[in-house]
Formats: sequence, structure tokens, C-alpha cells
Amino acid sequence: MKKYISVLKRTQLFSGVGEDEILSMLSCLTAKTGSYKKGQYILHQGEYSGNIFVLVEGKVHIQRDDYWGNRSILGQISVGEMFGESYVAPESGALLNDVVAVEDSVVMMFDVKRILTTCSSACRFHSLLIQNVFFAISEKNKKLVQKLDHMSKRTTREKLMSYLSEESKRQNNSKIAIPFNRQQLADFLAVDRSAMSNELCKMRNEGLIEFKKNLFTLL
Amino acid sequence: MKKYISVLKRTQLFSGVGEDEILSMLSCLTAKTGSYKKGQYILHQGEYSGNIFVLVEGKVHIQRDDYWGNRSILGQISVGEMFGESYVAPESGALLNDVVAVEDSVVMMFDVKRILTTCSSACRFHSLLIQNVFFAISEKNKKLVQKLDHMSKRTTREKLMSYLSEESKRQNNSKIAIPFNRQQLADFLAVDRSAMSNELCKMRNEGLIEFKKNLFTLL
DNA sequence: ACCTTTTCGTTGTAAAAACAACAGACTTGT
DNA sequence: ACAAGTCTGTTGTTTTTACAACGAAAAGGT
Repeated sequence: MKKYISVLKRTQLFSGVGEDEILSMLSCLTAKTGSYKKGQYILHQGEYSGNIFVLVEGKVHIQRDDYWGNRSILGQISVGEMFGESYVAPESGALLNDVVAVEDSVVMMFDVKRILTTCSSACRFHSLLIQNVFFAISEKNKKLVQKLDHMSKRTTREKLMSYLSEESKRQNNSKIAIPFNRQQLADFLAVDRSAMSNELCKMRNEGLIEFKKNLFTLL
Repeated sequence: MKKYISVLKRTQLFSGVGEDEILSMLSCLTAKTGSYKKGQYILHQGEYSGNIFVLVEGKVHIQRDDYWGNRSILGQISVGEMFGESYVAPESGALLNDVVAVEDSVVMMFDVKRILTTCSSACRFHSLLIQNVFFAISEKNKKLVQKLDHMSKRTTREKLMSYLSEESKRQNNSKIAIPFNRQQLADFLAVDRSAMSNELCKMRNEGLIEFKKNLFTLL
């Protein structure tokens, strides 16, 4: 557990909290860790969960497969980011998505009740933690709104441009690395891979973008 | 302000708090009210806001118009629901959407800082309030995920079925009233209105659904 | 270094959506 | 009750997407 303290220190969740405090909070919050091999499911659609998860190693996808095997990727979680926070309310029901490790991953789980109920013991930073969770969840919220923004575009090209521009804005660079391969990007934007691939090449021919593998440049 | 206490009492935000307590909390939170005529903008895309809003009268849409006038409706807020909560984090930046009154509306605004910072005075229920905000925001999160679920469907028919089934599940009834007219529903699902109208009628002819105005029945 | 598997681009065809234009039904205000 | 405006369904055309199939390039394992 201790080896991940330095990772936690840099997360939005524990922002402003020192390493020593984090260590004591972890026991107070009865945090648990879990390791998952590439491809393993961390959470299954339909399950119930009252935990907030923080990824401390690896990379995971929040996704969903329908009856016919069509996959839809809701989002990608990198080290330091949080997931599972949409289901912490008492009546929020079953998970709507699977959470899958796309690389060997380690997650940390926190019982929500423990987070929200200020403890009597040494956690001087508990109220700060609550605030951090709050901000983290509202940022997540904003991310979802941004994704909806891409998805509400009518054409594949518009979806691509919307996604790439936002990513460029976020990374503050016209050269960006995206965390998806082509199939994953297609599943993320809810379009057909081959049609998307085709559209990307057209855009390149028209001088709008350049790309090589998952490295894109906006022109 | 007092006339809306009974409305607030029934919101998720003030769940578990009595009317008397709400009244004292309102001043402690320095809550403000605002009235808007049908069609008026409550918030503008690009603005900054550190407030959480609760609708206490009327009906508003969270939406966005692009350069070419294409409208996209992110969501609809009914009396008792909250909005603006995605932008409360210190670094969350400008609003991505407009908020527009689709009926004469009254909103209540709360400064986030006031909510998160436990006050010294009489607010015995303050920590409960924080918990409530937390749950409310995570529910909102889930709503967005559900909307993404509809939008990730490839065909108009699938989007419609996804939306209508969820609504039916939520209202626990196969007969449902939707809060949109045709154009609004199309803007909500990001499809063309006439194509959608067409699809709805095909679905009716095939015996999948029945509808009259904004009343739908799943068969 | 070789074989296997995955990823990516390409093409053609079929299906679906967008777009535009219009008529009838229904609302709203006066 | 009437006129003006809005909402909804309908149709035909154009554009875009999905789907399927394939070969080349790249990646990964032994």
C-alpha cells in the first residue's frame, strides 16, 4: 500500500494532503488495493458498488458491450484518476458499465460511507478530502458533458474535430497523443472504425490534420 | 424566499432537513433567488459561475447552439432539480452550455464555497447538506452516463428505444409523458427532427409503440 | 528471425440519416 | 371567431454512414 502514497499525493482526491496524513487516512478510510491483469474486469455492468476507486497503476477503460457485441467506450482512466463515483448515492442502482484493465493495473478502493462520515480520530484533513471528492466528481461531470458535446455532432468528421480540438486544448498543444487506437477511438465516438479511418485519411489529404499511429497534429 | 421552502424541503439537496432548518440555512448560505421569463437565458455559455442552482419554479433546458444554429439539448431540469454543479471546482473554467427558461421560472442560487465550508453558527445540518450535494451530483453524473448510452446508439430507432425504455423504467410505467416536443427530442438525441418523426411513425406502424403528442406507450 | 496476431487503410455496396420543402392540425393571441 | 404562428407528419433527393471483405504494415511472442 505504501508504495502508492506518492501517487495518491498527486491525485486530485488527496490534493493538499501530506504523505504522512495520507498514510493515516488510508487506514482510517479502510482503503483496499486490487491488482488486475490486462484484459481483466475490475467491475461488471449490473453489479452494485458503494466504493470510489482510484487508479494507482496501469490504465482502464469504462465500457459497455451490447447483445450483439458492439462495444461503446465511455471513457479512459489514467493513473491518479478516479472512477465508480457515479454510483455512490444510496439509490443509484447497478453499474451501467464494465470497467476493464487495458494494461496491468492496480486500483485503490474507498468505502464512500467512510469518506462522507467525518471520523473522530486523527483525520484533520477529512473535510478537505470531502471537498476534494466533491471537486473531482464535478470535474468528471464536466468531462461527460464534453463527451456529449462530441457525440452530439452529426458527422464523423465533426466528431473527430470536436474530440481532437478539445484534446489539443486540454494538452495545450497542437501535437497530441491520444489514449486510443483506431478501434477504441471509434468505439469512443460511437462510429464505425473503417468509416472513421477513411474520414481521417480524407482529412489528412485536405490538409486539416496529420497523424501517425496515435499521434495527431492539428494544422 | 419563504414561499419556496416547501419546494426545497422535497429536493434531494435538502433531504432530511426540516423547514425551519432550511430557513436558517438559507441565510447562512446567503441564498439568492432569480426570476426568468420564458425564453430568457439564466446562464450563458462562456460565463463563469461558482454557484449551484436549484429550480424552484418552472422548467429550464441546458443547451447549446453552434455557429450554424444547430441546437443540442443536454438536459431538462424540472422543479426541485439542481444545475450548474459541474462548474464548481476552482479550475473548472467557463460554462459549456446555455441555461434557458422554457417556462417562466424561478431559481435559487447557492455559493459553493458557503456550502463546502462548514459554518460555525446554527447549521446543525450542514454536514448532511454536504452529503446531499454529493449524492445529487453523483446522480447527475449517472444521468449523463445514461444519456451517453442513448447517444452511442448508431441508428435513430435505437436511440429512441434506448431513451423511451429508460424513461419508462424510470417512471415505472409503460405509458410515459416526455418533457420534450418533437424538435426538442430531436435536439436532445442529436438527430434530424423529420427523420425522427418518420422513424417514430414507422415504429408505430410496426406495433412497437403508440404515441399522441408527448405521451408515449411502449408495447 | 520467423510466424502469428493485431492494427490500419482501402474499396464497393447497402442502409440510414440529413436536408429541404410542404401541407394539415393544432395553438395562441386578439 | 379569426389570423398568425407553431408543431407534426410526409415525401423525395443527396449525403453520410454502416457493413463486409481484404491486403499491407506493424507488433508481439517464441
